[in-house]
Amino acid sequence: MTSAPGAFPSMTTTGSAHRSVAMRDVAALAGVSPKTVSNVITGSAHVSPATRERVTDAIRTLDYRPNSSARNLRRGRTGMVGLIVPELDIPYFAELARCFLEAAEGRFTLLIEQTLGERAREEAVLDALGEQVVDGIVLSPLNLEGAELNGRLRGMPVVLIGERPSEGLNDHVAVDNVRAARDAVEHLIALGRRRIAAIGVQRESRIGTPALRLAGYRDALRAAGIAGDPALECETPGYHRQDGASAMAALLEGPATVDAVFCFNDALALGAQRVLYERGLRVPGDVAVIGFDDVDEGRFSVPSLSSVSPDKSAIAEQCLTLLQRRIEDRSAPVREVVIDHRLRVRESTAPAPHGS
Amino acid sequence: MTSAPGAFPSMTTTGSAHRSVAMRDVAALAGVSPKTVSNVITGSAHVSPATRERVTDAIRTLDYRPNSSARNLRRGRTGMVGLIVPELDIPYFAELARCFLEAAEGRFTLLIEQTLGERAREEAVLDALGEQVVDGIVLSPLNLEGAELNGRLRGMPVVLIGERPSEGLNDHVAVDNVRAARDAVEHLIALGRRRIAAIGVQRESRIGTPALRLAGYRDALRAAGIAGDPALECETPGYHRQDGASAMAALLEGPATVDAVFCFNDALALGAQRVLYERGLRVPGDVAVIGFDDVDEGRFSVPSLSSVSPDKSAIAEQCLTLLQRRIEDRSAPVREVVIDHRLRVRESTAPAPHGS
DNA sequence: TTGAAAGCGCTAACAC
DNA sequence: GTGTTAGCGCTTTCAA
Repeated sequence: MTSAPGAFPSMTTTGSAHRSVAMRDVAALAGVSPKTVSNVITGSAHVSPATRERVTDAIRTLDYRPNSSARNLRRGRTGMVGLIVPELDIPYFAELARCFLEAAEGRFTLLIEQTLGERAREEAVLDALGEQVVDGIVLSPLNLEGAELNGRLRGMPVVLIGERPSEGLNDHVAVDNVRAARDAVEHLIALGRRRIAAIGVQRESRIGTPALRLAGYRDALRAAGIAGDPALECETPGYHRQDGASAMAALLEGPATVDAVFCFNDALALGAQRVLYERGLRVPGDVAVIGFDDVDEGRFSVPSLSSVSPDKSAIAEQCLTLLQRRIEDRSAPVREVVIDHRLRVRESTAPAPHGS
Repeated sequence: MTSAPGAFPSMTTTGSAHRSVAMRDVAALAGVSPKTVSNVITGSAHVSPATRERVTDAIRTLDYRPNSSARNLRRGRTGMVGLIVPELDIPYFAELARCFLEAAEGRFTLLIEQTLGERAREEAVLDALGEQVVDGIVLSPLNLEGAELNGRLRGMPVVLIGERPSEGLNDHVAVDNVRAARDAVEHLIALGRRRIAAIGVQRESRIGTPALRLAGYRDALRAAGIAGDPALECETPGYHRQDGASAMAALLEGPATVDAVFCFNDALALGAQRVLYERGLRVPGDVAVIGFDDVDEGRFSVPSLSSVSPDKSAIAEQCLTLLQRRIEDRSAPVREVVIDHRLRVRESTAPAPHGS
């Protein structure tokens, strides 16, 4: 639509002029001051209908687009927030990212970054976003915590997600991980299982999500009077399907017997199920499997996967609400929001061995 | 680290001052001009070691971070590029997004947006990014095409992905969709299948990916002397697992017989496999299934999913390279890059009914 | 090698 | 309701 003034809209001309139309050009054409153009665009002051029309006409004629760098510089805000997740191709984070993109619509522009679970990258991403490109950050931290994290952030507004609030320093949104893990394992126990493995343990992380889910797992066993067995607590380097498959294979090749597995996320669980299938073991007949996250994939897997289901849309919504508040008032009291979860029971823990 | 000048770096003070340190503050502390500080940071001119040291010391002392809005305004570029995909929770796009994030590292900051396949949102996203927030766009278009698309873009550099270049107007990166689809169907034919369905047809789209894959499907049938059957060409509203499941169910409930299915993406295929399982049909014994995209999920599904595998990292790499070139020279000749693909044969099309 | 001055395009503050 | 002025923080001339 880049066309000569007054011309009928024609095809885009290749190689358009380099200097773009600025507000002053619009003002000149409309015969008003830049301030008035600004008022029309932002709607921040009353403009007479006649003036408004002249301005909007000029905007259309010149095909004017405001320059967001200039606006951001002047306003001191960018309207962008960062969403920093470990890995975007872990289904949970992909689904979460979608929820965030939807929740951010009309409020923020979302900048998605991934840390790949590496500490160095986690630091690098925080440093990069620190250059006043975003007004705040939603962070799913894997390595940084507490005072160290806050040092890196240098006062940047942040909402933590999926981790226990380290010393109440930051706003925080998560499900009750201990309780949710306990719910999952109690469900397995109610099925009559006693040799219940946990896949996804990460001993490196003392305060993170894996530690909380492990705690919930142990709580449930203890409450049922089942002796814990270290051989059933399986560590994994990551949270991908392959990690679950490797852990399951190792478990089956070891001496311990297993009749159920609680996996710390669905990807691990689906990897585990694959290995059980390859070994000719039946799910849930021989081994019941439950995951965590309730990703879409688990509704269609064979067998379909039971899982702890956090309200992902609520997580996104709450995070952005908390972040907005924190951006507007950095001294607001630190808040912690607990997100509802529920258990989705599907075939992988169905009472009957092969029910649908 | 916001602390009094000269003070030893201390813990972050909560509620730091609002005005951030600017380059002039650093210059003042180092006893140089802002220009010299700028030179140190950008490395664009030679600075004497002594001066450089004084400046870097001052930067550290004040914990100075450059303001990217100001820099962008001055430079006329933002260093950001937009990646616009239909839906981030379709596994293919999640994996692709990860590849893009990795390929962009150190070159661009990536802004990911999704269109949800809706035309209005596709337009809205392009308009929003048009406000000079990104230097260019990688777009996976579903609705806009050709001259209409270019009108919306208003000269913004763009690389299209996954679609046939409409009239050679834009740079473009994709696998040879017709050929790849044909490869997949020929593989099914080589297995001895004759009643081969296609799932994922979208008649709305005449030039898009679905149309190309349909063309390849028909080519393969024709070349093998197999009569096409409109009843085997199944439309789906979207490209999620549920869409594949619904299409497969409809197919099985219809009068046509089926012994193989070519799905236009893996999510559709996994949905279809789920329904086949529920109906007690064996894959590949009764119905062979092949998908497109080679997502990680298909390596772990039961049965594992045969698929056409595009080189996703290469797609990301090529897109960003083309985009960079286009940003630097808007009148560069339009280029089209074809990405390699290969067939991954897994259990869902294994010759033996239940081989691993 | 470094400094001074100007200005990127916008909006906040204050006139009128 | 609208205009004028100034300046956000940086980098790019042009001089020294």
